Amino acid sequence: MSDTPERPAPQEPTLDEQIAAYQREYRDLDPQVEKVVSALGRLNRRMNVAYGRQLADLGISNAEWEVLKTLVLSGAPYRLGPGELAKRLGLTPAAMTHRIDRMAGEGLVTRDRDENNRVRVIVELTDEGRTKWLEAMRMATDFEEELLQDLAPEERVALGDALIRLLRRVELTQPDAGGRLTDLD
Amino acid sequence: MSDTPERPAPQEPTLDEQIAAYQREYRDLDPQVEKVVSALGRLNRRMNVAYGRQLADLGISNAEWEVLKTLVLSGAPYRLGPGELAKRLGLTPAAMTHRIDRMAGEGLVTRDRDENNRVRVIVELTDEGRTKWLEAMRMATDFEEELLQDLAPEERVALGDALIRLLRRVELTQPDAGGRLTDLD
DNA sequence: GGATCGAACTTTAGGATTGAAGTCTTGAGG
DNA sequence: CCTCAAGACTTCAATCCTAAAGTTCGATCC
Repeated sequence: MSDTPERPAPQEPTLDEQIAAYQREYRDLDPQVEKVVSALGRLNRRMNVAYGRQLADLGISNAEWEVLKTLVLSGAPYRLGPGELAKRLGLTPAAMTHRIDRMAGEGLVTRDRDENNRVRVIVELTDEGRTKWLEAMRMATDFEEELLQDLAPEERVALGDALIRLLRRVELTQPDAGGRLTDLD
Repeated sequence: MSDTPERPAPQEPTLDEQIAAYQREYRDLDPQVEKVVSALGRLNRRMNVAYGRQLADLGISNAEWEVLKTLVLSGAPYRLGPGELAKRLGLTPAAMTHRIDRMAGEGLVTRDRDENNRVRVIVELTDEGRTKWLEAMRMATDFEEELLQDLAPEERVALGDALIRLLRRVELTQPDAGGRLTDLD
């Protein structure tokens, strides 16, 4: 015995299958709500995987891209301290130290002491870092445009509005409190 | 001198501010698209933080909750092998081994060799594990209901449909290929 | 002006995850 | 039977992150 027909690939069940399974185990579940929440979770996971792959092709990690984005968003001259970066990225300063080490080693940023206040450190984007950001940005926007291609302009607006209302609600309910990233999915 | 007014808290900029900053640095950016994508990312991050906090109050981690969910969704008798669990959770078998160790130590699951095929291992939900899952499930559904309270029923459906179309698109574009979770945000 | 408190990083120890190597059983041949 | 290959976990080394000490510099208070 022991055939174990070897299912083609267990994989994740369909969203509808998953919701049906939940309803079997937990009677008072609102399928509409669950659908939205599960779709959000899955979509995000898939998107992160997709970004990760494409960024890897450019030679940078998702984590590095976050840092590049944050520096660029801070505006010229693209400088921030490790502590500020950590706060904006939702990381501990310790983690920031290490990331900056690596990125400085790769030439994406420079790390120097602030001459006016030698306790502070200034992380600055290099030209190479800015170039990498630009490449990644092009890649990302292409991907995002492709992702939304099935939605008409007014659907996009409606979707954005709905998401922002959810965001506002969660910010209201969960007073942030620092905003450490805990886990995934 | 040296007032450093101590900004109330640097924090993340507003979504609109962030998009404006992007447009300054990258001319051909579609604000509508960016709004949707950024809102998705932020919403997910906030939600994970929120889940993490509430699960911590129950004494389990986000990671443990994922395992409990997967076992329950598999249906009675709530048994799966480590490899199968790893596949469904998008983890490596090595990581699964460790998680199961911990959860077995906490009494949430049992881990036994399969008597019919002694290479295999069977992870089974304990009553305590099932109870924890139920508590977490109640907590999660309450939170989710609260999250969506501002959306009328038909808006919820529309949102769910839009998300599913995006999900379908990303699954089509990104053939999964195993589905390892790469990074966060 | 020196001691002290506080701010901004860095270092250290520990947990989690990945990829690769290792172990143990099952099943197919010879 | 014995050997050998494949499958299912587990163990090992390396990476990244968090939390909790350090370190170092600056500012305030006698």
